Amino acid sequence: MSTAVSEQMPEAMTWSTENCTISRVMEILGDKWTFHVLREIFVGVRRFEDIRARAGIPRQVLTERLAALIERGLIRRHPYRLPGQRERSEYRLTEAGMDLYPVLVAMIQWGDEYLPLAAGAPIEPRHRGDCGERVTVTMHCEAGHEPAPREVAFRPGPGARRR
Amino acid sequence: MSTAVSEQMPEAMTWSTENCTISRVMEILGDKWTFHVLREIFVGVRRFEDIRARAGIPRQVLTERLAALIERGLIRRHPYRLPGQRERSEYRLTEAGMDLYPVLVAMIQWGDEYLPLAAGAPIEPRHRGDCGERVTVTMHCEAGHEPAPREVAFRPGPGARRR
DNA sequence: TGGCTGAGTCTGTCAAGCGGACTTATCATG
DNA sequence: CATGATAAGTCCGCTTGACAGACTCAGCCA
Repeated sequence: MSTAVSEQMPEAMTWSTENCTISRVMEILGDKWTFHVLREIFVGVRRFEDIRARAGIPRQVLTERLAALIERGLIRRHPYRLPGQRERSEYRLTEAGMDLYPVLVAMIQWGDEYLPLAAGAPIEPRHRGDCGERVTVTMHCEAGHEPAPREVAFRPGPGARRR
Repeated sequence: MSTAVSEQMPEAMTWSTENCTISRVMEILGDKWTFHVLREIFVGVRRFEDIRARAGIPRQVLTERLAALIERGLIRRHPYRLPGQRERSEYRLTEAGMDLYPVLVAMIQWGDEYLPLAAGAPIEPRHRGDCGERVTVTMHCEAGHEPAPREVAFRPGPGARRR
């Protein structure tokens, strides 16, 4: 294929895309509702009916998404019983789920910059406890630099496959 | 509503969710294909047919997604003409699109940890140029700490609305 | 006993995704 | 000039998934 390009032939074209990490992550997170569900759980809303009502998700869809997130190991059921009530379920983040924090923070950071509200940020990631300061994510390389976006590039790693 | 909870009533329940930054970001990025499209453009694959074939997107969907991304200002058309060929279009990241780098890097980082491939990472963010080192994202607060996920919490910001 | 509530399940409708065929514009070749 | 190739779409019909609204079920409570 003579896919010549203005500057140079994109190296990426020679690598397979099937096993790309982003694809595999998006298989879990890449739909309209999953992030909404996670957001609710992240902010501490853990019960089916509360999540459904706040996020406006159809019941059936919520049932299905929670099941998928449990199966993928991002959340787990946590049965509990209040005095004088029957047992119910909460959904809580597992370690894997918790580790999505940087992703959510990065998204919020981007959203606050490019889709700002006049009133200011509706939600802020903060360091718990005494510190209480605002949390952001930054990119940095192993040499200690903090490259701007333009200075970063995706390269094939050891698991890349030729096409 | 007596939404008592094991530990305490989640404060988040008292805040509206409508204008949440994550929702607004997900309106742009939150579907099965958009991230795949962005990934291709990020790695340097910029032409309709190349994107379509590599990501396996139905043509119609790709047309629609590219238009949406352009309208949202994440990418722009870049007409060009190779000698002896007619004019074609490439799709390139705008500044806003570029600034999604931390989001993508965070996702890759998570995926490589929780959905690892035996062969290793298929794609690696790296500092361009001489440095060439691997790039990661980290969370840190304004006081300079690097809180673990468990030490971060989402709090309502100035733009939060009561329900 | 009947009612309330949380957490679903069932059902029919409608929009979206999908694969495959068709279209259009431009260049290259014979 | 006619023919063919190619990039970037459109068009079409089928199927899948989202959706709203009604129904179910279990346990507590009056």
